[in-house]
Amino acid sequence: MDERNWLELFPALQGLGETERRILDTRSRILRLPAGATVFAPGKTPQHMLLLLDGVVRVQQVSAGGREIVLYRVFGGESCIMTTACLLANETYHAEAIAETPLKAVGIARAAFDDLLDRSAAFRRFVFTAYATRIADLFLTIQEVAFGRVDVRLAHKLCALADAGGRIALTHQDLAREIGTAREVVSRQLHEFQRCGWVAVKRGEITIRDRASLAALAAARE
Amino acid sequence: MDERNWLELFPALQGLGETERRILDTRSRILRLPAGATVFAPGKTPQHMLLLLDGVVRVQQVSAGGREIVLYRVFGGESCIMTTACLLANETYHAEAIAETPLKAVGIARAAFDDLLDRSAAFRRFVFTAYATRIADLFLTIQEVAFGRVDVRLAHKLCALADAGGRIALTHQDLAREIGTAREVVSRQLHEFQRCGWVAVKRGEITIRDRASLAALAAARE
DNA sequence: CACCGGTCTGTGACAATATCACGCGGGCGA
DNA sequence: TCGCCCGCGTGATATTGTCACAGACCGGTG
Repeated sequence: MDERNWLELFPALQGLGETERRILDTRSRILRLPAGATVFAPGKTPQHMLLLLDGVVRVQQVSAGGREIVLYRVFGGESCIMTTACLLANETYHAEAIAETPLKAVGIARAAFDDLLDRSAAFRRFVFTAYATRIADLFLTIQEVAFGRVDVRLAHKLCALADAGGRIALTHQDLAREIGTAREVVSRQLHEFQRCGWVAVKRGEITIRDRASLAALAAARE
Repeated sequence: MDERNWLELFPALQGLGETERRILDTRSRILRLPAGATVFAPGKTPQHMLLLLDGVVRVQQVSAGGREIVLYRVFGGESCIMTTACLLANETYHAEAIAETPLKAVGIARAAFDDLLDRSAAFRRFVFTAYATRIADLFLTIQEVAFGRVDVRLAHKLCALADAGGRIALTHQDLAREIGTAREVVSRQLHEFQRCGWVAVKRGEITIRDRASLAALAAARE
């Protein structure tokens, strides 16, 4: 794809007029980050609104004791609400974001961001709907962390992360991070699933053997 | 206060022009709800944007097992982002809201809400900053639920809820709801605090005797 | 006052999770 | 081949959640 036509990646922004497109053209720049880079961290203040062109960003929280929990991911074609929220409220970040793959993103200067919000209904709608859906995500996360059982949540994650062959190339530590628990808890639970014949585990990889049973357990959350 | 001048309660909306004020005048209505009423519940779809004039709304989630957790409160002069988020994304509510006091609120018809968003930068700013601060709240809540210890969280809540005399007129069940745990856990923990001489408990009321120690525990993990 | 019903609290037993402290073994680079 | 790091297994223990009650308190009502 031609980099200068990145706007095509955002169907919701197709309605922008010439003026707004020029603002985007002249007051933004393409950013690149390698996999593993920190996109933002707690305590920092955002300088740009970020539109992700390509790659995956993981937004997570880290506890004092080193435990982590994944809050959501940002994919190509999306914006990061954490950034816009902090821009708007003039606050510092409360979470950290990691590039899971090499990233290509557009950084829109803060003033231009404000400008676009004022000018374009399409741009507003884009930002607002991103907010709304993320908020729904966060509510679900709270629901699960506060009330959910780890076996149910793990089963759910396994089903969600497995490829067509039912394989998941993650360490127990990675899975623990996904659901916000400790590595040992995941190890023991996987062992239990294996005892039931639902999965096969080996170093750095899990294979689902009985997807139906796992899905049934995962559905026990309502 | 004269009810027709309710706009004065919202300093952030003082910048509205004549046209916008007329929209608010003609396409909104004053709503009242008694204490204890349900403002919204999971599965419902919002019909109006709500601006709270007077009273307190508690927004919380309830688990299948009946456990509850308070997410945040909405006070007079604020709007409920849960409602605007669902309005914008055309979704149903994911949480429930309870009137903790008798409420007086302004309901703005959905179309008028969209209209105002398009017309007024002040109105947009008002809605956006409400979002941003709530999102920060939600992140903090996740942090605490996922990683925090109940003794720390309870100590924190007690300090936050106590009046000038150090008294808190809540039941153990109420406190459990505040921090998203079970009633028995709160009872035992309060007993422990009492053993340390930090609080005195009696039916329906807790009195802080050693605020410094409680605050120190509350600050133990920030 | 005595009684009764509901609400609030206390408690023990147990299950589920989290934490801590290891040890084991595989793979990989020196 | 030898270490060494990383992923994983495991027991012991602390913390938290769940369940099933019992008793204590409170406001009515006869």
